Amino acid sequence: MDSKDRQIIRALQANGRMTNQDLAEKVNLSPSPCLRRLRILEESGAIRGFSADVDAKAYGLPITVFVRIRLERHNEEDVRRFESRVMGFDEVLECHVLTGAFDYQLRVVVPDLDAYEDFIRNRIHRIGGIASIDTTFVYGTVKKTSVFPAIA
Amino acid sequence: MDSKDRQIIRALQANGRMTNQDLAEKVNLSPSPCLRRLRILEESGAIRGFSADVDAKAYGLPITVFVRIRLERHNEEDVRRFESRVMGFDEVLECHVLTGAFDYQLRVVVPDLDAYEDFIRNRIHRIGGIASIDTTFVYGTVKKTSVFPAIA
DNA sequence: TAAGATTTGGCAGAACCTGCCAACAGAGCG
DNA sequence: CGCTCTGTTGGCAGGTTCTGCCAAATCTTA
Repeated sequence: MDSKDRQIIRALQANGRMTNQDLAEKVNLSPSPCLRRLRILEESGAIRGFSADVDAKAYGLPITVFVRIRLERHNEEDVRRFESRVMGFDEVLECHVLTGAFDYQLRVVVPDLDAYEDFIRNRIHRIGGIASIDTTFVYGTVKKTSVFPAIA
Repeated sequence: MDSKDRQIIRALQANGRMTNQDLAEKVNLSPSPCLRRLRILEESGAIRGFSADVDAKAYGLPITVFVRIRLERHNEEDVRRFESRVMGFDEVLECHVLTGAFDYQLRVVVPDLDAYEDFIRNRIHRIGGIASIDTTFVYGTVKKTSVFPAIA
């Protein structure tokens, strides 16, 4: 991973459908080595994939929620049970393990408040072993970018 | 936005570099109308763009932090000042406006703890008007997907 | 300085995209 | 029921892009 690779990554974070020719021009390479570097970045896992960035409201999911959760017990079985259940919930787009007062933060998208209540009551609480839940709704978004900062 | 458009969106969230031919086959259309729908979704803003999903650690940014911030005052000028400054910080990938005890949640990526301290002291606090900051480090990630849930 | 290893650039065949036009399907109306 | 109008679909051809290969160039190391 050299500075050329990071240039390629940042260009593809800004525009993931850029053609290899444009990408090559942007990073001052010819198409062949540029494509080879891209394939290596994909195969090594540095680039996990490409995806469309979609307006959740336009799609029909106007409500985004950050849900912070603390478990009652942290033994291996309860943790694995919680995590494998959460992975299966389609409305959970992200689930991070945290330092601090809560164990997890989930990013959840739902079509309306009823769906959110249903999610908490019939999916999260039914996992069992939940000590507490903190719900924070997203009002608006000031900034959202996929492009990493340049580094030395 | 009909069910076909949502199929297209979900397919491109799962694989943003899928060729139009594969996409057309996946949603049971021929390439022409499929490409036209895609262009309309882009022009209408439903699809904001495409981007590479990159492993932050492999890139050289192993530390991800959620920072929750409360402002001292919420008059138009202070809010605009805060938001425009935050938009200019490259290490801030997301900034959401929240309900609840804090006003904002930022997702920040940095190469090490020194860089994080520098970010808080020399960028955030220097904005002025910050009432409180709550820092939560991300230990690990259980789930991260770009694909929205299917809706009726 | 020379040998070895890695990376680069260019080329040709295959795949893909793009913009156009004709054909089809569905809603509304006499 | 049949007609028209509107919106959507499918197919085609020229232009662009990708892909896999080989030779040339660059960078290390001794």
